Amino acid sequence: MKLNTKARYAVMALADLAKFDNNNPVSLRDISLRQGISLLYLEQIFFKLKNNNIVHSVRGANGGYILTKRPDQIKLSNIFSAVQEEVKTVKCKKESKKGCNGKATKCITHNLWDELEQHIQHFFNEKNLGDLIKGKNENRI
Amino acid sequence: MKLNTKARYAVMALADLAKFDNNNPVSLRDISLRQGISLLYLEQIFFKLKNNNIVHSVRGANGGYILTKRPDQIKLSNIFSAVQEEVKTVKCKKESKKGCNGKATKCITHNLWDELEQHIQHFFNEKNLGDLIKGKNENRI
DNA sequence: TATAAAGTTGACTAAATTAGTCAGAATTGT
DNA sequence: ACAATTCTGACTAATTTAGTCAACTTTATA
Repeated sequence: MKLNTKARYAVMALADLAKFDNNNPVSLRDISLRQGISLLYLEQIFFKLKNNNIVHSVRGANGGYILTKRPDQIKLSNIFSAVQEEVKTVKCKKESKKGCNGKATKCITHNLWDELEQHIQHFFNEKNLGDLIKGKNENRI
Repeated sequence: MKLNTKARYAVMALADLAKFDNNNPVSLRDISLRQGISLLYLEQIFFKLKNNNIVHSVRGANGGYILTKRPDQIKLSNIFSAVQEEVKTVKCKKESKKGCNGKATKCITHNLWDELEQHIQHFFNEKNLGDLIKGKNENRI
């Protein structure tokens, strides 16, 4: 049960963006320096975030990225789906008619994995970017 | 965010064991056939489950495995730790003194990942094997 | 006592995924 | 002009996953 770096970095970078945004675009270079994430990797991540309308870009010198909405209106689940981070517990859902592993009935643990997925999804739906930057006074990078 | 097959199979196999146990050892061959999990892979998994005292073994013909405790006393978290499935959201915990990524302060999202881990751990601590086999009347494999 | 069923255990491996890097183009402020 | 910045597909090394293989030991039972 592991969160991949793409999703983690996306949240870190957007929290940074939300925190340092003064209505001016924030460059990936700055985010890269502050968060210690490779610039080239950030480019990949923001490409997806842009296409999924989480941020919009300003090209050219002094350019960068700006959040499309207020931080408290951007759920973590929005960010995760943008970078294709899925909560996957079991593969037997797609061939739904046939049940699990091609068998006629559902496997014993089928409901369990469903519950687990929902449990995690719930967490991501309840948290938003705004929650992360509330404690601006706490001296965090 | 993905659950690996080792952990998933371990839970499936133990649920099967709990369900078909009549105080007799259950062979991996039977579990393999019922659950559609490779016998050789099950051997690997049960090797760990045995060493972590989740099951004990009866060798020889008519042998197999038996749960060491009642199903309702075996938490999913016990099973997961036995097969070394960890809930990992972030790596910056080990070098705890230095903070995240070797920086002096904690990263913005540090608390978030902690909460996420706890949220998931909580699920695994609350569920036990007994919960999975309650609906024996539901015709599941 | 021969045999078959079953667990024991370390070593190995193909495939997939992850976590990036590289390269070069396009855009825009100064 | 040129420097800063985004844009985007292609590529890759390392790691992890999801197993398989092989050879062994133990024990029930015919």
